[in-house]
Amino acid sequence: MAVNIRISLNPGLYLKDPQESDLGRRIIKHSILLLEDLGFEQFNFKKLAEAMGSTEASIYRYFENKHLLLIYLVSWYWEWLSYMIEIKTFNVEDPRKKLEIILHSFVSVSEENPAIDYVNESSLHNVVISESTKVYHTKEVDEENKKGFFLNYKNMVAHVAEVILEIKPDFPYPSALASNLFEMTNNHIYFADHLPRLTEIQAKSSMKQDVEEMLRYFVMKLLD
Amino acid sequence: MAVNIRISLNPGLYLKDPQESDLGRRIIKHSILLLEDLGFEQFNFKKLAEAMGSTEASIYRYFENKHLLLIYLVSWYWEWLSYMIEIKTFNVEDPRKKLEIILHSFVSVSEENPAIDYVNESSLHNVVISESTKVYHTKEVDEENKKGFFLNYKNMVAHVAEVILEIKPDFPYPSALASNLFEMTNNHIYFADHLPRLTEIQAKSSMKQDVEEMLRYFVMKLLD
DNA sequence: TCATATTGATAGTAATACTATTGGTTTAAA
DNA sequence: TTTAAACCAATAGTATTACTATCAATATGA
Repeated sequence: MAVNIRISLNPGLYLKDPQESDLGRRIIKHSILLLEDLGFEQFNFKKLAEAMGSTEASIYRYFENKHLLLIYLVSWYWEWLSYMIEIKTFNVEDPRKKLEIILHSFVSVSEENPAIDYVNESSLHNVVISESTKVYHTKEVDEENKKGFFLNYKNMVAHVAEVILEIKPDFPYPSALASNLFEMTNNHIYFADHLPRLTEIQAKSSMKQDVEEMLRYFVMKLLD
Repeated sequence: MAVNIRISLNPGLYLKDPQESDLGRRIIKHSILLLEDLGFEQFNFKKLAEAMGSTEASIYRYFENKHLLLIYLVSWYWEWLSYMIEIKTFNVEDPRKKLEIILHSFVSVSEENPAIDYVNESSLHNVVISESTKVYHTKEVDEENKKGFFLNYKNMVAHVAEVILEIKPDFPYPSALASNLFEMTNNHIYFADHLPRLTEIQAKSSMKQDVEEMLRYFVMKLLD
């Protein structure tokens, strides 16, 4: 069921479009798996080259450094999530129904929607959960924000904020709630696995449904 | 008004207690300022040594590496925040009043309570806002959690969760709400400054009051 | 088939993250 | 007052990381 849609990302993120060549697509594929495995700090281009049977120099022709590669992958997730939300809410009228679809997507989109054969969406979600806040918690954030590196995130939040306003037009914090729901999703999945005293969510098979239920509870209290 | 209370932190975080010597206290002082200035990625012990007029090797006698130093500083903040909350809520009966004090502390404790002369609390809060999630988003998180490196955070959250349950005994997510309120505080101060489309909070002089008001709004909706 | 682009292979540099050793100075104990 | 211990500065050195440069082989495409 792997259909090849194209995800369009800011060209400032790469030196050469990795979606355009076989080597580029292999970089995407293996960097996701290796980041999931090693974490961002232990990950480097030498190990990636080895893992995919290529060379460091070849990878540097696609990405300036591992930080920009991470932004590229996380932006991919943001954009792909936005796209899935768009499709799934396309003919839905009721904004409450739309928001439920959004919350379900935050939690589970990676498990239900194989989209591109060289991207393991489930692994990518794990990378987002563990590493994504590192993309904007740097000293270069303002500079990179000016270049539009975080547009995919901001647009996704803007869209969710609109749905929130459809539900409750006088809600004073639509964007803050939207970004918080997204961050909360990833945080509590992470906490359940690693710092369980920070959440009621437990690391068991129903974990993702439980997170979704919690998000719905928060939203219901805030928007009713 | 700088009184010298002692903050007690996990001895596994350091090789030699930095609070016990003049050099150690200068490491704490200057590492906060340099981290605020450079960010964690650009920060290293060589630059720190230069900034404080000492040597790299001397700093390594206190901390194994910059990651453990960061955990030390963030733990300091967590512990100091807990201590301030404890003092300020000591004789307060009404749990709603207690929670208001907690929210105010999340936002503004660093600006109102100079405690220790070699710690610039306001700079330390900036470091926490920009860098703190990096302390537990690593591949070593489980190992370090076992050693108790995040106890100060978990205990603080547990205390806030108790107050939440005093207000609403049947609230199903007290710990999740507590950790989320803390993370939200830091996130939205950061977003206001760097990614303003992700929040309604604006980077102006009343920013911190505005964040506090937002937290109170969320809490009110969730606990009423 | 000629020109161009792409990749692999190799080598090399500068910075980072440490470790080891020595020697001078302060402290504290005998 | 002497002596040992602890502490810190200074220096040097190593392994790894994060790149950059060059060149040759191969594939592509006009």
